[in-house]
Amino acid sequence: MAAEPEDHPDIQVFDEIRYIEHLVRTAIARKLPVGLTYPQFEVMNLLSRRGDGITPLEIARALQMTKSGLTNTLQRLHARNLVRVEHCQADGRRKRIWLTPDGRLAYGQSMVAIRPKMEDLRDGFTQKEFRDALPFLKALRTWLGEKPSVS
Amino acid sequence: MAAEPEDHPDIQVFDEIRYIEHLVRTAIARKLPVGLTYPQFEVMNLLSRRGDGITPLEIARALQMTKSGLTNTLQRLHARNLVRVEHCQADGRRKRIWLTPDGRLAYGQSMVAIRPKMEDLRDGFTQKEFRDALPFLKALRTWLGEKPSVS
DNA sequence: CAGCTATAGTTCGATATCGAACTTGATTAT
DNA sequence: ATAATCAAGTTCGATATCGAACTATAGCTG
Repeated sequence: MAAEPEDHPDIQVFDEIRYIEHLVRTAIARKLPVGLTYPQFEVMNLLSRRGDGITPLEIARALQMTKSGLTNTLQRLHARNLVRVEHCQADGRRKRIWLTPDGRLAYGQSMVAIRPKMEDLRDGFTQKEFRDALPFLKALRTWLGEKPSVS
Repeated sequence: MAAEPEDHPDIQVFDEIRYIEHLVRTAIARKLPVGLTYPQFEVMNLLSRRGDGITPLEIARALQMTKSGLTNTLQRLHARNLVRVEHCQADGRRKRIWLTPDGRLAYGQSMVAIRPKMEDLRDGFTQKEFRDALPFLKALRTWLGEKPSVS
């Protein structure tokens, strides 16, 4: 809900965080090329930024998705030929995921669509403001994340 | 994804926010009484905190849900007799939503289940830390929210 | 080596979420 | 007054998300 002054500061912080998360998600989702959803973009973003060839479990952990949720998303990306799936020969249980050329193209188009908004944001706020906000957010995330898991 | 040092501060901030939102959501969801889901709890939480008798549209706006998403949740809450729905006589298009006694009971049980974690949190961080984090978060949310909407 | 345990991924059913189209009731403009 | 427009809510189809149960492979232990 919208944070309101009568709330305790901690409640207000969580309300603002929930709101911001939602705004970012919808802002990005609405700019994506047709056919791409936000979670699909996130997976491709991870593959592009953190390197190809990682396993589904690594992706799920990095994106706070469940294994079953990621299976779903990867199947859709694969159906559109945006990722390639390889069986790991060293460990028969694992798979490794790569972006295909089509995948890189779609990712590039997504980034082009998102760029203007990101540039506006960097005009509206300084990098120092973001840097100054980080320690508390990291501490909060770490505290909340003691006993994490991926199903 | 997990924020990593090589990222720009703004990216890291959004990653941390996404992570925190997810941790809070799952932490609460796992403590709720059986049969209650996180969005159902959020609706009851709003009714309890901001007052009974508000309309579905007001709830949707406050919780960043779409109208159709809220219709779904309200139908489930109503099916379990946790909310009461009244047709607004002043405006035939609107409805007004109340918690039922069962709803208040379920909400109370949820809060009892969540309380220990909240108290731990208030031991781990000071209210000043939350207060100090608020101005930036509010500014960011406001900036992102220019041109908001509810479908 | 045989069996137990742990890990990686999938399947399934239930709920959530979104957007578009639709219905119905209010409001506005001429 | 009546037609056009707007506002509140629902329906529908598609995708997402979660947890539990399941399969298959790997690794460990006696």
